[in-house]
Amino acid sequence: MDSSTATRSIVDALTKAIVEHRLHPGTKLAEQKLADHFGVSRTLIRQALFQLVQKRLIRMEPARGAFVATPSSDEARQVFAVRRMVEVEMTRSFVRHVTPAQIKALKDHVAEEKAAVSRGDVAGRTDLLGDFHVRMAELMGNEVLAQILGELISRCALITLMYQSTNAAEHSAEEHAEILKAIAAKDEDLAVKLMDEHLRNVEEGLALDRKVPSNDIAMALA
Amino acid sequence: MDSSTATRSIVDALTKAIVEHRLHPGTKLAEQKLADHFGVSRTLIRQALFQLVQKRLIRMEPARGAFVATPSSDEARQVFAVRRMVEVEMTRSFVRHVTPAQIKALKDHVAEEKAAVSRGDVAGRTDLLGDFHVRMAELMGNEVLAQILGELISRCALITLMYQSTNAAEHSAEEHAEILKAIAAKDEDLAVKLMDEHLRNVEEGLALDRKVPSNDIAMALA
DNA sequence: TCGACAGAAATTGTATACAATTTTTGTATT
DNA sequence: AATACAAAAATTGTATACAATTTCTGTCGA
Repeated sequence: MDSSTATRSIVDALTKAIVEHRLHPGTKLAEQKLADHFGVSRTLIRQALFQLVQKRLIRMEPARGAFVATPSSDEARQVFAVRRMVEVEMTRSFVRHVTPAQIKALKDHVAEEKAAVSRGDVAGRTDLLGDFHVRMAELMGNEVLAQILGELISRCALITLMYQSTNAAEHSAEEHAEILKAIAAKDEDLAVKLMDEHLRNVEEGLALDRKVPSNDIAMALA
Repeated sequence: MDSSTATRSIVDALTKAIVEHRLHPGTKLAEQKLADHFGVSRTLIRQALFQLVQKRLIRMEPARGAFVATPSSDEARQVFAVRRMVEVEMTRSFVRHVTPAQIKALKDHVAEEKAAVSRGDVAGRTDLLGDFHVRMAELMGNEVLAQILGELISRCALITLMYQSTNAAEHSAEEHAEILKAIAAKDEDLAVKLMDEHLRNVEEGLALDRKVPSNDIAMALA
């Protein structure tokens, strides 16, 4: 009886599917179907769904079931506002205590990003672009920060899918490179400013004014 | 069939009990006992426990059960580091957009804090002191921020219980008053500085170097 | 007296059962 | 043809059942 590892792996699999856009916002997650798919009983599925509700990746409606979350534009703005709060100060702290090894780790990461971009690997690119921010937290040795940031970025994956307009994400890898350069130069204020601008750019690349974001037709009528 | 409201209320009740120190760090949470207490089946208890794991208020050990969390001093430091990151920038943003109504709301809150302090209401005081920070987030209209901050502060309640040394929390109400004064004066830099110092004071009032924090004897042997 | 060990009791992990609600389907009525 | 309605099917919410593991207890042996 492998303890709660089973539930955990279901949460991870569903999280991955949602973040990687294989499950679209508004999609119904029928418990029995998930149970069949994972080869377990609804009990475990239910435990997993409740955890995903807390991560704000799905919502559950009384007696109607679970659906992939459809974050409102208000929520999107709030998520980005929090990301700026956290990441601006994270960047400041990072610059102050940065080591050569950390710079190298981020440099390698940015190289991977650029490779994914130039080879046209959209899924891998999105993944890596988000990971850059989490990696910073991890390199600082702050797991609490890394976990919170990871959750915010998961939510951003959903938000991006719903409100994507321009492909402004194209520039992200370059912006990461510039942030890193400022960090390496230990230019605290510049690094902070670039991180703030970077996050604003990502947010502005979204159409947060739009009414119903394409996929949501079924939802809108329900 | 009241949907997941049942599970939600169990999560809330247990959260409250842990945050209010009625359940101590390391305490075992036997599922059947909780089920009997709440008058439900273990199924619902289990769903609630998994949610509390995600909130880091309990931990579950494979086949051994659930225990009230015993955050390490490292984790404690990380939680406070994140709080400083978030709240410093929250304060900055708050000052920039603050309205008279918001100032009044916080003023009322600080008055309640001082009342609780002077009447020696320890439980109410602790509660209100934490709420001051969440209230700021709520007044900003950022639910995402309020929720994340609320979770961080819940964890701080556990941390405080485990590592409390000096009763430095005595000064918190005064510090809140000073922060509020700076906010009302729209002195952004001062407000930010005071908030940062306030959080550092709270952290320094803890004995994060201590080995095993009193209550944890049972845990230490297990 | 202390520790090792076997069996019993209790506890966890998962599946299944069943009542309550929602969704679907088919039919009748206008 | 379109709508309203009723029965049927599917789905959710909760409890119970049962196997696997851990914890407790009492006995035996040194």
